[in-house]
Amino acid sequence: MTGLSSPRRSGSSLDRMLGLLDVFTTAAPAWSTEDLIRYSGASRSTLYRYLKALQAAGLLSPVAGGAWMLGPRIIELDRTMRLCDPVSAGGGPPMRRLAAETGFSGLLCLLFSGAVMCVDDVPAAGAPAGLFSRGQKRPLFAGAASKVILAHLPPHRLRTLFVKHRTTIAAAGLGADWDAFRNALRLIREAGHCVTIGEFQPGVLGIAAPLFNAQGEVLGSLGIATEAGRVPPSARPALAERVMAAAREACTRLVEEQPQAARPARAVG
Amino acid sequence: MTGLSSPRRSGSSLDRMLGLLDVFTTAAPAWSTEDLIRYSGASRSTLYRYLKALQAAGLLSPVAGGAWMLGPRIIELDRTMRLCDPVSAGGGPPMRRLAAETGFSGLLCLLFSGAVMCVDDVPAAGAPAGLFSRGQKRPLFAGAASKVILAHLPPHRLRTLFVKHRTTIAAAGLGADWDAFRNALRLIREAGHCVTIGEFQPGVLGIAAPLFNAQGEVLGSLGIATEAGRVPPSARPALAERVMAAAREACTRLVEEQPQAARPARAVG
DNA sequence: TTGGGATGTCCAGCATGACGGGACTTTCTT
DNA sequence: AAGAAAGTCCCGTCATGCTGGACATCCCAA
Repeated sequence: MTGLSSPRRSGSSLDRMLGLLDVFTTAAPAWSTEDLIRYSGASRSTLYRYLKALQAAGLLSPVAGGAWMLGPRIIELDRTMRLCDPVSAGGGPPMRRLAAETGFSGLLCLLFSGAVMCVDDVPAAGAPAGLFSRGQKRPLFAGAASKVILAHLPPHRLRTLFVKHRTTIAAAGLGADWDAFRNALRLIREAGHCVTIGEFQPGVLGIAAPLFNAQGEVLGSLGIATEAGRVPPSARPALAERVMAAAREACTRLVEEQPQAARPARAVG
Repeated sequence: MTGLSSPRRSGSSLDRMLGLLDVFTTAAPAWSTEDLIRYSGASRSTLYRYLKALQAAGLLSPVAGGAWMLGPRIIELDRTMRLCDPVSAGGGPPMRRLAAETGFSGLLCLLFSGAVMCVDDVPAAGAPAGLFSRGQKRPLFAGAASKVILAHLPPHRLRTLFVKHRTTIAAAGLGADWDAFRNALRLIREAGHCVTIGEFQPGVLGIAAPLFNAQGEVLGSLGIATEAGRVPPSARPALAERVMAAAREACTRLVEEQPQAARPARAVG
């Protein structure tokens, strides 16, 4: 601790302003101006300037008691993303049908530059609410939905990812050296799907297949999830086939609609 | 059109950076760096600085072809809002039941400082997809869902709103002077609901009732919508009763859960 | 309605850090 | 592996973001 005279002040003013958004969480959805000043370490004037800019953009909104909460523009931007997203549009119907037919939870994930995100889901009847849901971030190296995406990234990206995350990759059982890593991914690629148990949520079995655009680039994945005990090993291959079939249908649909937005993430990791 | 009157260099750097988000729309979901430079009028260095800050915050994400799209943080923040929002949590189930029982579309609106937003909806079978949906902004002075909220704002807010928007208010048929305005709202308040036809979408009839927190402050509204022809005037009072009953149930639920986030917007308008 | 406290805005001088042009590096494509 | 595209770094300059305090406005309770 260097004393509380110049606390956090890291990054540019742009970063500091955007950093304010990070304090708004489900645990603490509303912040008083005073607490924000204390937290940010900025002066009163400066903080008000940030708040004004964020309010003008609609990212924050004033609520009773001199407090602030996340603003309407976020919901609006999310809608824009939903309407543009070929994975949601093309994958939704097959995913819903797959979930209905199998009785398991369905989920649709999208690869971004910095994260794999769940963008749509069908919770199975009786599954804990909010187990998966739109807006949940997922690790790149764990869980079927992420691994099956990873396996289809172009080689030069995998190279960069490997040198940057080699310990994480080894810990995830994807190989301790480059050859083992490449090989593990090749196996997933050849299978056309990925099955994992308890990697993202304990005791949960996941099966996922990749989603491609017209150029054959991975955009995301379509999968199902359930308690591992409900699917005996013997039943898994047939289930994987159904997931892959749904994913193929999703690809067909997604290529037809919204081609201009079917762009894969770049600079992944 | 005044030609190239794009918003060049207005406001602070904070405003200019956040203004970049506005160009990402359903019509133009992906922008190349070059186009963003041209559009914003900033220098290459400056624009890259903005992009870097927005990317670090996750609001923008790089995609193939040197382009940018809206980023994963938006979906994540939307999820935070959804999970915190007492109106969605408390109003969802009654709204869904009401929609199922009546066969009409259901919608749930939330009042923000700068806007009334639809935060949840059930499209009726056969209704045009996306007629209403989460993330759609609505005018404050038109449509049952908005008007019924307006009617329950505290007097001093109405005063400010009236002087600021008197022409809009008069055009919306809510009264040309302060007394007429107060009176129009009092009638809505006494009825406990509001019925409108074709104010937000042509030919669409809407019925909405207000949602309050434990302190009796308006947070939003719960309503239904359908083609006006499907509901003869004689059937409307009974329907309004059902909407109000659903809204009452929503209030009960909403007061029980998430009390810390049940704060009304302030500085409305 | 009226007051008083809380909440938010405005101001002006100072110094920081945002700006812009260009060189350099990394990443992507072929 | 090479060429092209995309993104980063650097640094001198000066616009503008920062600060503290005075002022205005809003909001709640009598």
